[in-house]
Amino acid sequence: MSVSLDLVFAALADGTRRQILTMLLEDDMAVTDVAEPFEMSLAAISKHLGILTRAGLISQDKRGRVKWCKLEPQAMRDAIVWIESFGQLEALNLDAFEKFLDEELGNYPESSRSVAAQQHGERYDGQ
Amino acid sequence: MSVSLDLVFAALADGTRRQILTMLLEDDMAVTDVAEPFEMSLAAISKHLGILTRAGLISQDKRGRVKWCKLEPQAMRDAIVWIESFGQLEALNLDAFEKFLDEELGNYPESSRSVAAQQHGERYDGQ
DNA sequence: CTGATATTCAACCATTTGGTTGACGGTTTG
DNA sequence: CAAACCGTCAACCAAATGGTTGAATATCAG
Repeated sequence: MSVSLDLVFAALADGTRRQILTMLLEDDMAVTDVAEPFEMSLAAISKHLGILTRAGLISQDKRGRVKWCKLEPQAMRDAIVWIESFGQLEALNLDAFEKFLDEELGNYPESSRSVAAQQHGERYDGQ
Repeated sequence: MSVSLDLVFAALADGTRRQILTMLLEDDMAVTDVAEPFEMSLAAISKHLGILTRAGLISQDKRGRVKWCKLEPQAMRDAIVWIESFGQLEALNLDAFEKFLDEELGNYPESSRSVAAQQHGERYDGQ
């Protein structure tokens, strides 16, 4: 559905880019200065900055021969909204499940707990 | 740094997978039922579920010939923590900037604070 | 046992990603 | 003007992604 959400999450799915965003939290920076702490080439950092820009997470402003990179935290709001609404729905769901247990199964903790235990048990046997 | 954060964000960077997660919010589902609303093959959905599983966002529990998919919202906490701590740092930064404005533009001119404010303020006139 | 159902595996394909290197176009600076 | 600097572009590479199809593996039902 939402293409921009794809781009934002994809941009965040890389440690180098997350580190760049953290650096930009302190200060606007030139491309060369962004690249300095990393061990990869300047061209690679330039690509990362392009990905961050296309995702809307930063903006780049060229003044003279220097291109300043500026954080655009607004763009992260889409991701935050999605994740948090997700969390809210989950909370509602757990509420509903608790209500269901309380009202539908009454005060019989053994039977209700055995159902829940069966559903929640035996994870991570896959690998 | 954090590999799992890479995996979580990468898993979230696909609309199909986000839709699957939303579906699983309502109920645990079998793989075939997960695949039903999508127009791609069952094998493709199976791969998506594998990616979600490796990211820790869901778990898969095989009972008989049916593999039940269950949301594991715990894994999303890493992503939430990262994004929100990011937001907090931004808020702290804005706080510092507000302080700078308050103290620099006239209210309580204290010499020891003005030195710190000058250091903070320099990043905003960085051409 | 036979057949249907549920799911994955294996091979393949096109596209994207993350990296490299070298050359190139603007912009200062000496 | 000439040289140094800032950053991107182009071509290339290896690996991953997202999808397909067809065969394979379990499990259930009759």
